[in-house]
Amino acid sequence: MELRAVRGMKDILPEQAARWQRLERTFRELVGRYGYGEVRTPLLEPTELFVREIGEDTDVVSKEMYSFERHEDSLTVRPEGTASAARAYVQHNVAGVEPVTRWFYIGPMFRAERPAKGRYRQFHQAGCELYGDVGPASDAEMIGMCAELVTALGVRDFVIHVNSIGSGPTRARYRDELTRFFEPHRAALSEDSQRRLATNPLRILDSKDPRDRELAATAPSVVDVLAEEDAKHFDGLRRHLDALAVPYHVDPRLVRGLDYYTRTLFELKITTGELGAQDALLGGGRYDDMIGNLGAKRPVPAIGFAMGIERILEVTAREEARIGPACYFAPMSEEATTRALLLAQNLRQSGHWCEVDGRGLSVKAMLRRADGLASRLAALLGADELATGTVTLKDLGRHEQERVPTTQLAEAVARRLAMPPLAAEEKAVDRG
RNA sequence: GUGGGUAUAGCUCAGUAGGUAGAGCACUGGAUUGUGGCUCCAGGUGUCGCGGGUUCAAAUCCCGUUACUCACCCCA
Repeated sequence: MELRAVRGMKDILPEQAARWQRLERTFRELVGRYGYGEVRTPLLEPTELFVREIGEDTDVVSKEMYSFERHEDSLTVRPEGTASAARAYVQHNVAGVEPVTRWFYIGPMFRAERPAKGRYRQFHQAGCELYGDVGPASDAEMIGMCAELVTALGVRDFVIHVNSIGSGPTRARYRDELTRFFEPHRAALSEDSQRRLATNPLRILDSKDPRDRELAATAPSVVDVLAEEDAKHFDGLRRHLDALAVPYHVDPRLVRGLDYYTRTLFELKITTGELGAQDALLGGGRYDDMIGNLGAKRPVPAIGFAMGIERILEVTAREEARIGPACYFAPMSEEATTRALLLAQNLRQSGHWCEVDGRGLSVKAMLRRADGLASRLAALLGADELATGTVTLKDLGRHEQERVPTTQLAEAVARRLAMPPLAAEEKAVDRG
């Protein structure tokens, strides 16, 4: 096999695709109840959009983007959804039409990273963006919605970390303060953190290296340097979360790798360890400066999050009740196959999932297939049935069968489907 | 980008005193001349990742290479 999917990108075959569809349906329904409407933006954006909003010195922009030149333009396959949505929001002057806007998106994102468990080069996110509300009530609502969301998707063991890094000026000041704090101890830091000192000193705070942790523990905390308004915002967030009974954990060391965040940051992590280092199922935060940066007539506060679909699917139950066809046709001759094709076509008009076995195999083999597909019914068509204009309708779920005239097949199928199948234990007894 | 592990049937994997390959699952047939799930019997499938080297002989030893995977970095 010489041609295969490119590194870090996966095929999703029908069996898995069904799980994806269920997840997406749950997501759409749930966020829809909060008023979120879908936005679909292009996969390609001007490279400049991500450089400016995510930040030139971030890992995502400096080494993970799929960018290329086309004529005079530098284009990039989107590495995340927030910047694209914000661009569309500004481009269409949505702020001039309505004061508050709630958008969601679902789709593939691309980052040229080394693949690992829960991390791929093409991965998929479902996310929400809320524009026009400074919070903190909307922040709390969104975080509460995230908890509800992952619970609805079947995630059990998780914890939500929240933090505030202050508004723009506060954040810049804190960053400088951290640099001044760590600089004298440069030699004691890990190699990675020595590099972070120049690129993103906030990152040193959540380093896993024991050398860094010791120093980080004594570093000034963000909460101590928050401006009064920022502190008030964060207090308000916590009060609302408490009132909503959303379980959360204040984590002053929570920082995120994208430059656009202001004030509220949050991350929802799985606590079972099954995703290794990639334990964040979902992450987000407030980005009050982005809309203004993009040239909007006036700044608009915003907050959003993105959920990693692969990661959710990785940690939620794989085994779900299989749904099979309503009726599986097992014809025993060429003539019977022709008849079966026609009968199945009619039955589908009534909305039933039907399949015809045209392989010309034994009845046993065809029934085995029907069972393998978890089909509720099987329609046997042999010489007898053809001669009498009937089919033998076998109820695989109830171990019963009957002869029905082809003219009454639809009614018989509907009647059978309305009857409950035998429970598993009854089947086991029956088998004995 | 750095470091580790793995690569044998469609899938999950066995297979070292080097002697050109096995099991389970799945699939097909039969026991039941037209009846599923359990059971029993039978059957097919492999460039042993790729390239080179050592050897009478390599899935097995050596070198290289590619892919996958895990960890770090970072993030969903």
